[in-house]
Amino acid sequence: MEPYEPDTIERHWQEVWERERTWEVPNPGQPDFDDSAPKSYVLEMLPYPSGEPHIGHLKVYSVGDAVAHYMRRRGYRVLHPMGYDAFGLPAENHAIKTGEHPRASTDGAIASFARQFRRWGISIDWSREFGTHEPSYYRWTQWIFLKLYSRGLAYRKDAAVMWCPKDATVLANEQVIDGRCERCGTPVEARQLEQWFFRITDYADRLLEDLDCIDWPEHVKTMQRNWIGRSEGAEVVFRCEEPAIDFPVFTTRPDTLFGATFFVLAPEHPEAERLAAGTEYEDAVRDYVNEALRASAEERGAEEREKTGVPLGRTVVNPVNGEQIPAFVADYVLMEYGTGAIMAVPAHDARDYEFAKAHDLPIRQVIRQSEPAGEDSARDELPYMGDGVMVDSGRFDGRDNREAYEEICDWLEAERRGRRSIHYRLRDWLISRQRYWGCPIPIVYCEQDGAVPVPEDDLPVLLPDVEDFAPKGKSPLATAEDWVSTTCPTCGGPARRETDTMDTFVDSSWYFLRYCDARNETAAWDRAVLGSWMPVDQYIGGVEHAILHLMYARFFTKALADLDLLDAREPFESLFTIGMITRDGAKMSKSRGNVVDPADYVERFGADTARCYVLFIGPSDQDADWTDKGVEGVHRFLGRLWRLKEEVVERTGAASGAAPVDDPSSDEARGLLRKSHWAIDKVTRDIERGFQFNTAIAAVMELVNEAYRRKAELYGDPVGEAALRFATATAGSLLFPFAPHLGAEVYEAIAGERVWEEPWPRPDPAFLESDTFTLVVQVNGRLRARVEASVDAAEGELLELARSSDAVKRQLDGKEVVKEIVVPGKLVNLVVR
RNA sequence: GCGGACGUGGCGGAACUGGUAUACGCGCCAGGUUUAGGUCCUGGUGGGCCUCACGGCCCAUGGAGGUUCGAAUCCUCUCGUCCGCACCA
Repeated sequence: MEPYEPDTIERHWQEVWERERTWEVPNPGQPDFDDSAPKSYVLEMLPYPSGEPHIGHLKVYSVGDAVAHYMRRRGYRVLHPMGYDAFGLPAENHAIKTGEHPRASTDGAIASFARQFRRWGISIDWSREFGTHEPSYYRWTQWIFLKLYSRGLAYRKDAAVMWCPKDATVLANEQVIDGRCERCGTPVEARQLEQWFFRITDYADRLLEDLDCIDWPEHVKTMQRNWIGRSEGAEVVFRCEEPAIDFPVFTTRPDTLFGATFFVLAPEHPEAERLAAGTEYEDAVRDYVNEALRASAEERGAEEREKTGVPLGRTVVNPVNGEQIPAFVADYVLMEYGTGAIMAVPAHDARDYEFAKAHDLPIRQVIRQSEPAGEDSARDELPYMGDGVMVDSGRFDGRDNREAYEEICDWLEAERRGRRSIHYRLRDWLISRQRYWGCPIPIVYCEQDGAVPVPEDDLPVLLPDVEDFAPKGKSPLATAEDWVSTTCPTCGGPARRETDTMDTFVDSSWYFLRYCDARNETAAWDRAVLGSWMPVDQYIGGVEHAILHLMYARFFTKALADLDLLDAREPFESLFTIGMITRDGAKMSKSRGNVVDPADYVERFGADTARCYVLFIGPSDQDADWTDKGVEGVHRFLGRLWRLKEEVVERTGAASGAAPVDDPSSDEARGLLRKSHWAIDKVTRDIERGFQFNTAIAAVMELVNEAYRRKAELYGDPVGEAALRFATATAGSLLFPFAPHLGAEVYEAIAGERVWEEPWPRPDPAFLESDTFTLVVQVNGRLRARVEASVDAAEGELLELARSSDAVKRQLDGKEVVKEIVVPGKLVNLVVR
């Protein structure tokens, strides 16, 4: 008997798959295209190539590969591609430190990743592989930019932007976490710069609504909804008479307008200083504004911060009652949201309440929880944010606030003092980066014609080589004078190229489209080919991309559909998020020194063990803790299956088939066949029911254990041996999606066939059903006995059987049975008194 | 503060629509093969109590109530852990 040597068998099968290009799948119009088969696009999020793949990659691709294998054997033509998200900061920072060109380090990392993925035996169609840094890819990234530009969905604007002083680049809103740079943790600063944006806010409503029609985890949808942050309300104009300025404010509570007792501007509000000019507060306002602007976003966002602010020395008019209310500037009002000005209703808003208390301002309750019973009825505790009856609200007194809401809006619109309005938290997507290692923006600037798009035929705008990658507040590309200096496509005069590059999230917002037609040299994709694959049926990846990547990719898909370039409405029909693998309960990190390198385990135990273990450790969508003992356990199991196969081949012959047995002659054979069909059924259901690979693998373990226990009795009997062969081959077949090499090896050794060419097995119902079952007998809901009963026994018979058990008799002794519950096929419960 | 997820043996975790709690694996214990050990094979293993034994009884799914013939599962309250978002008007 040969020992289990994963290295040998894994290399053998990898060579077969490589040589025969087993996992390549043709597009429509290509040879061997099978249009009778339904399609399935199985995609894992593309890796960012840096160093070597880590344990998270092993988990994501093990899950994805299991899905891909399963779908293929269910008769689907499966697209399962791979590529690399190759532009970006880490490679550039590495270049700044070492001088090594980002292209060199990136290509090195890609080679490592490609080698590892092959060593893991992941079933990828390698003919579609690409990196987003290749001109043959980013040419089309630029083309998409131009398409968006042509629709006004890409635009340039001078804007206050978030700037990371350490990385010396602008950041997207989404990349600022608690006022700090997402990457390096440096507090961000505000800067005014000309920047490129994508108009994602045009799609806010559709991005929100269409969440209802995709099969994504609820928590991911919730995060996206919160991020879009739609709120309905009204914009109401508060007029200042001296100087004469109209201030629109956004409120979700126009029903509390009568309770507005003051008015507040954000320090960044362009009119703040002008308003205070000429009043006794002029200097105080200027000082306050300067102080607020200097304070970092982090300081301003700090929790439990006192509500500071200063008067502007002016009043504005509350349009509903003509009241003059005092105006303030205070930094608890944010310029980024709404209009940068608010009406303050201290009785019904916690923040306004705090400010009013701190500055001794009037608080007027205009909504009561219930109708006041009398003069001295208990007052509601303020601030009161709930609904109720309006008071002190002129002609609305006594009305329900929800009902009056609409009338107040109608009145505002009729009087032209405001209008219904919807605001979003979502901002347009800032895509300019003052960085080298990214996709150049295909725009040139001409004295005469301004910003001019590079003609499609001139794409790609190649990323030039430069000497110095270090950012200096403007893009390193600015130093490539030969490249920057060009001619205007419109007038032919001198022009200069845009030197910013695109955010790398742009690259990864459409890569799943390119896979469909990756070798197309004349177009980003052929629409018919794209239509034959899109949308992605199963997307798999980490939850850390729940907002950014997934929102951007959805936006691109919708925008490109509107440009009539594709037909999909959503890119990812179904999403599965992978839980993190921890070590000793903590996130793996170099500083903790608890990093598990998948390569070590693949070398020691083989890829099958490593892959099976990450699937067996627990439900794939949950976090799981890595233990070496657990890996050994899985390895032991694979060795057990290997030895079973060796022994069965030795004693019953090699590769002579593993036909199902339908008329077993012995109880031993029947028992093993029952277990085999049970396992087929269980594994199939576990995969179908939300990828429960941990219990699926456990079922194969049970099958192998059963074969071990019964095998001694089965040798010598032809039917018994056939049952044993079937069980062993079935174990290999069921394990194949998780441990493809061993699965293929075992199946071929017994059945003489290639398991991936075999359809996914179906359980034989004759072996799933049984003539008898274990009847559970309860007395007062407590388990008292188990008896074998015939499946077609009538209720009366079951009751009789239940009562005949000694243990039950003892329980019934001297008591009266007041109720009998019979669940056919399951249990009998006798209620006694 | 708001929103979401989750609490089950010594450990990772099972339990489909309320119906045998603890599958499978780790660990531990015992036996067997080989024997120097490991590997490998078989069996046992939630806690407590009674019994020479067969067997039996009681208690256990974070805690407290409730619904039900029957609750890990449903409801109410509560404690704890983790993850989002957070001065969003």
